[in-house]
Amino acid sequence: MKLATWNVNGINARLPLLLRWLEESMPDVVCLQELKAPDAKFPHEALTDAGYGALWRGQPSWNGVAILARGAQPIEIRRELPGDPSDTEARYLEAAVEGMIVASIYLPNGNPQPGPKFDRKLRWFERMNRHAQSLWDTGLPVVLAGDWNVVPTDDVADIYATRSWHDDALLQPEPRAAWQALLAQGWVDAIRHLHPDEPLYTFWDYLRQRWPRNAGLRIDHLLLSEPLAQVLAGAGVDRDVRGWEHASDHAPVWVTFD
DNA sequence: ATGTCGGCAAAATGCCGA
Repeated sequence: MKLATWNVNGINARLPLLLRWLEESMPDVVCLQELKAPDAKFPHEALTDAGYGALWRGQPSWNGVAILARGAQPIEIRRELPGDPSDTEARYLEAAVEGMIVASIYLPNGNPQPGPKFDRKLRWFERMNRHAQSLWDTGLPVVLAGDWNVVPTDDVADIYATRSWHDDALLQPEPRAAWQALLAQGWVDAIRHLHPDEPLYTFWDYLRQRWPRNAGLRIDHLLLSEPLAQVLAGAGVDRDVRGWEHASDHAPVWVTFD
């Protein structure tokens, strides 16, 4: 069983690469973020032809999340993060699939900080953590997967040696504290659990030759509840996908379970 | 400030968000 998450940065712009990656990587379950497409423009048929059932929540221009399953149809649990009816952005989708509860998450970026967008990021994170606790308390196998827009530490394992991002919303103490509070609920950060010290970046900005210089950040994360942590077998980043022509600025991140 | 993307309104160039 292989489960992956990928911020595709435009599912229609990225469709040929998505199909190629699905064929080569053969994930059983996939969480996608940044569809940048309204519901009506989700490439449902192409994914059906590729053998994947899909559940999606789009919106014009920005955001958008989806959950795919090879040879199966994810069953929707919810398409909104509880706690704020005024939040209409497509950033959360939760489904039952392959005996698990799987959430596809696109946490607000929060730049510039300080400011209202940063405040909104922190509030969204608090809502996420409240809901995560309720999921944890079920005792069920749960995966929280997505673009969390937080670099957990300044260690070279999480971000290249630089001060360029010092004032960025992705590195601030508040979202990092929220991330630590989430981990304190018991969730296992799959990549870091299996690769404690290895630099495993998931995002390289399009600007300033960040990919050729391997100037990356680790911001796409897979969190596992206890039953899945018990059967965690492998975790990694499909780095080469970032080097493909016309790539997303994020690479797919995956876990395997026994 | 700058650099690069994708989507979109509007009418091919410019803006927003990242």
